[in-house]
Amino acid sequence: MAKTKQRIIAEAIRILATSGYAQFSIGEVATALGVSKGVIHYHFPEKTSLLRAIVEDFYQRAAEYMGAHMRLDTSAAEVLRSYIETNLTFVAENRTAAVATTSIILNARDREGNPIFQDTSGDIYQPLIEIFTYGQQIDGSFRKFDRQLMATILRSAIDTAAQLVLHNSAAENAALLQEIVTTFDLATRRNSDE
Amino acid sequence: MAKTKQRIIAEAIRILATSGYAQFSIGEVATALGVSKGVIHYHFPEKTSLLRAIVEDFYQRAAEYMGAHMRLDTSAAEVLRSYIETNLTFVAENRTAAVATTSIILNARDREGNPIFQDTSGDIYQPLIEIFTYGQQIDGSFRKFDRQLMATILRSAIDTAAQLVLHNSAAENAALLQEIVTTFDLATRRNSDE
Amino acid sequence: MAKTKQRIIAEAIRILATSGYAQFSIGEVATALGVSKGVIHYHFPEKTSLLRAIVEDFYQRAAEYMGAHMRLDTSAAEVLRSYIETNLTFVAENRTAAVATTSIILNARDREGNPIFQDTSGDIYQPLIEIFTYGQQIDGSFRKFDRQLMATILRSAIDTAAQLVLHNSAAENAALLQEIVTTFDLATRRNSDE
Amino acid sequence: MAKTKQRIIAEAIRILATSGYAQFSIGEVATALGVSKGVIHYHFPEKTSLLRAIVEDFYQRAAEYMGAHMRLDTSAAEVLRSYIETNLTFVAENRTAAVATTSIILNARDREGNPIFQDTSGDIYQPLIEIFTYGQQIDGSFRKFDRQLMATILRSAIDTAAQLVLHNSAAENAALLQEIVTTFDLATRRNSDE
DNA sequence: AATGAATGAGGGTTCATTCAT
DNA sequence: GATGAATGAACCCTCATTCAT
Repeated sequence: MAKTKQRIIAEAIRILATSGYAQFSIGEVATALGVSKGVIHYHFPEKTSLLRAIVEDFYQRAAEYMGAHMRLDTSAAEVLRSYIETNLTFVAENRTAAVATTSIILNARDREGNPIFQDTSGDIYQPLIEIFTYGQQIDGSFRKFDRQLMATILRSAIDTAAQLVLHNSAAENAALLQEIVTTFDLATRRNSDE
Repeated sequence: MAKTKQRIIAEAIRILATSGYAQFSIGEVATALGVSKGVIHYHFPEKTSLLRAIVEDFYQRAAEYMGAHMRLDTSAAEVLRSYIETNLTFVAENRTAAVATTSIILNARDREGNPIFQDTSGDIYQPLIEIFTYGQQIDGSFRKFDRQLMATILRSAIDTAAQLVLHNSAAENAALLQEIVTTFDLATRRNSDE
Repeated sequence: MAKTKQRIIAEAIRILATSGYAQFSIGEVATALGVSKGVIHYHFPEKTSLLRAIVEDFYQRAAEYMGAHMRLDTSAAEVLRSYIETNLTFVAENRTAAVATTSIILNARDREGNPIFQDTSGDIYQPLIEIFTYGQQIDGSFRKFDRQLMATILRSAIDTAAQLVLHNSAAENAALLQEIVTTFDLATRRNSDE
Repeated sequence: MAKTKQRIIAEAIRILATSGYAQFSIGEVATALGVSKGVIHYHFPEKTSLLRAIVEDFYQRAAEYMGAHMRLDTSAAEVLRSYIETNLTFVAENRTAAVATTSIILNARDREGNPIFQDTSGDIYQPLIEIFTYGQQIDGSFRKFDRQLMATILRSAIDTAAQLVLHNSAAENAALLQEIVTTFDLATRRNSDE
């Protein structure tokens, strides 16, 4: 059974979200699980492996969730709205993992000081860019804007909302979600009189 | 002369922006400056003092810059535009300090794991909220929206832009600035036919 | 095997007795044992833990020795004599540990400057006070005197003797022991013509 | 004026008595006096010089006090009593200095780990030994005992009493004094029927 | 799979001491 | 006499990693 591996990941996420990246240590995970440090290294030979597992686990589950819940059979504006809603819902339901993943991505560096998990490929922005392209070029939902830039701004808003979501009630989160949806709807849609 | 103190702050900012918070160490600053570790502790008895000096220095200079350059004698929508422009200009001209400050705020914790520099008062959002209030209640520039929430989203967009700005040419940054201004102009302004 | 732990304690005692509390360092213990500093911290996470182990080890062995060797089935005066003899014999046979323990108790402080190992309960004086009480109230061996005070003076004499014992020959120590026994016999016993 | 020098000594004594030898630092003295560390080093080029000044100051004042207050024109037993009384009175009136001096003597070592201020000459014991010699050989006040040993025990009792005296009321100290006097009177005097 | 022991590098901090002003 | 700046060594402690069992 690879049960231990999952327990390690879960505990590491919890500690990362609680204590922050700089304070995060293998030893703390081991202690919290009541096992020896060696166990962690058995499953994750290097600290980076564990961090990578957390990040990949989060993105994989996010992708699965998006695939399962996002509405695609409609206008670009509606798809965008669904993207934001689904995204924020997932984050709200996976708050600690989201926080942990963010802190890893922002902080993890190799020995030379270069970010390890920063997305240089722009893969995260791909779905958004596709939606924008469709809305601008095919169904005319959207006005003209720099797609890469808008994708970046939107993602940062979503990620920031993830932090807020941590301390909010369910009702507050619903309001938050609506406000963000509206904001980016207004910011992107074609002006009626154009 | 308090020259060394300023050199320490400058070097610490450079290293923080380059290597990230978790890798940042007093020793690295000392080595980079060609002085002994003791010197750093002479000027900043604890690591936290140095971090605090960086953060406060940045915010003070930001406030001065804003005070000197922001236009206030016009409509709320224009003031908002000026706020974003001035803000991003300052960040663009102080990129490393901005990145360093952000990484400190996100990562610095005390021994119990609680964030040290996170703004709990909401002071950073105050100017934006005032602009929003004016635009919503006095001159009618803005539509109805949650001011606190919009302030949070806008600030996150600005801070994210700071990261982008680091790797951009001047021309790209100008475009970036315009796009953000337009986005939040659309997102906030009262619909013409309302 | 917990062999290393015992070797650390033994070496720490030797160094403490030789170099004194203020000069005592974890690093010196590690070097003397030919191991890395980390090993010490593995077995004793904080310096205080090591100091505590030394003190407790000494007191435990002292209590065992006293329990095994002290004569109790006789007059209070004889019991007192036996107490002093047994005590000094144990100290003579554990000279370095005695010196080390004393230096820890006198010098170890917490961050606020308060002594850590100083006995505030007065437990060390309890056996002596019981002997004195018996001799004063039951079998009449002793004259009237302040029991707590006499116990304190006697203990200080014994502890001081421990220091002397370090540099003496066996013969000298035997004489020393006899002199102390006689001194406190005279100081405590009931005057014949009373 | 050498006023500063005296202020440094006084403050150092206070800190030593409060915080203990191991925690004692030049910097703390400077801070407490509101001067720079350099000042201390101007007056006492090495830390050891300051410690030496404290010890010598104490012993000199003690010698002066003893010379001024001790009764010498009587039997050895009476002189001994006077010695103890005068000694303890001085200590009671100079508690912090006594504690500071003791901690210096017990702890200060040179770089090789050898005690710096430990009295190897036995000078401290000289007055007592003279009293004992007189009482044993001239006026017959005292029984036979090892003079050096008795001097050592008596001094340790007096030094221990100094610690007690720190936390006592005046009345308690008077009782303490009487008890010690009586104890050593009984321990040393010739048995009436010998 | 898991443990316990050990390593070794590095980090923050303290502190006596030096020295130019 | 006094200050402030700087040094450099030592110290306690943390931690990722290795390895025999």
